[in-house]
Amino acid sequence: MQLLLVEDELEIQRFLKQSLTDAGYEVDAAKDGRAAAQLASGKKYDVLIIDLGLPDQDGIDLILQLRQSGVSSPVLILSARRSVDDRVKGLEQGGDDYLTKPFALAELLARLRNLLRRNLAASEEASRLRVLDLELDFIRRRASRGGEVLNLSPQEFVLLEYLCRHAGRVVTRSMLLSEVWGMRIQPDTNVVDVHIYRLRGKVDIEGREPLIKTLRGIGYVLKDR
Amino acid sequence: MQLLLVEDELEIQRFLKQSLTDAGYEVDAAKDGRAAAQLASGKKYDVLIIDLGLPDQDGIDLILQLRQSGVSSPVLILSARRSVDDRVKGLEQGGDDYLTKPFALAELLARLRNLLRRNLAASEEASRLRVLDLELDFIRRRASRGGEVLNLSPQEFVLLEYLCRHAGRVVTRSMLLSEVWGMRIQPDTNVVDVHIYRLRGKVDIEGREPLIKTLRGIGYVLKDR
DNA sequence: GACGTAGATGACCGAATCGTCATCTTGCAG
DNA sequence: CTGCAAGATGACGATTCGGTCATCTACGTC
Repeated sequence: MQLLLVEDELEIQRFLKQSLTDAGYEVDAAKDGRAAAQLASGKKYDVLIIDLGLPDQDGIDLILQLRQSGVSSPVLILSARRSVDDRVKGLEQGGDDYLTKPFALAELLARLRNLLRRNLAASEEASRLRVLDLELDFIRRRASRGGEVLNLSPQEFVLLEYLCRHAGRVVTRSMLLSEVWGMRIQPDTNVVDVHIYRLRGKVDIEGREPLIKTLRGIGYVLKDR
Repeated sequence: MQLLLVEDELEIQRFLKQSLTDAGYEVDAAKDGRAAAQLASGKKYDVLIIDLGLPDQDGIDLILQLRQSGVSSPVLILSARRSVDDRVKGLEQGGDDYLTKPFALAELLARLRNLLRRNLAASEEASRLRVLDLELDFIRRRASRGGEVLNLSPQEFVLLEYLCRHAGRVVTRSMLLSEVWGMRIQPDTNVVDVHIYRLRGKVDIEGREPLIKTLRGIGYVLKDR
């Protein structure tokens, strides 16, 4: 894990760098805003620790500047300023967590792990979707049921995605035609029926509980419980 | 934004619920672990606020239990326990932030906004990738250059994805064959050349700077600066 | 500057995809 | 029970995709 530590007091910097390295992070340290900006533009850090009291500029400004230039990694703010105002300001202006000095190393480490974990969890979540034993992986464009990979055509995947995102709710033909097929005007067609049929052939294979239910005269529902 | 508040002291619960509602959240409140678990199984909350001192069970246990049953939303822990040990434990066991009582409402709100923002940011990031003026959207499986949508075939998208993920670095034919085409053994083929050619026809259109560079005898690079 | 080879290009073809249509099945109203 | 309409199903054909191959171009070496 790449970590950037921005702290001007060399004594503290050295101590933190050592502790963080011991904890398994690869740490780069900077002692002012300029150096930090330099380092951050060079490679992508997984998390930044920024002390607010820097010699050359305010830590908040540094954060804003980094955000401006496309750095989106989580930032943990270290600060001697304990007032609620300062804390709120820090969190509002791009910080992701705020720890006041003096602090316990254990807490810093716990909060770091947290920022990283949550970040990872959120990314994971965005790229996957599960409904019962169905699982869609949007990055790989693959779907599986009960662990078994389904061999879906691109269109079938899109259809199943739509059904999953609306699992448990009724989905009408015209919803599907406009959302999945992008048809504003809807000529007389049975594409939906046909694709549902084909999808069923792959998803609701024999032996398994059928997930795609028909609501006669209304549309379809994907079971979600 | 859906929020679940778990707090047993009714006075505080009422106050918080009101404040949070005023702040624009849709708040459901529970006064013990059982009620909280019930509510959480019913719908998906964007964030949970959990007080540790509950009458029927420890808040940490509640969090673990929720995580067990698939709740992955961020959790902000409220607690009167101020010791470092307690804080570390809370953050380790599934909490995403830890605020000790008494606290300022402003700070609670700031930390809430933060949890939500970061969650969103991380999801966004996972589903998109940008290299110069190229942009890939993995959810929609669409690529665009300079805002203009590129009409790529599925395979071309995968190839471009691989190039983007390795932008600025050399990519050899055999890397592509094994990673994109899944060929362990590599017979005499020029699929790569042909697909690069086709991709260029769509990405490096006339008037724009060519992004896909050839390194004779080595492979290809996608320009990233 | 000539040559050899890596890479570019264009033609071609089989397979997969995706829509239409005709026909069969089935749920449901009367 | 009967008949109708919604939906299921199977077959067909146009289109796209994704690969091979033969040929052309041009880079780099000598």
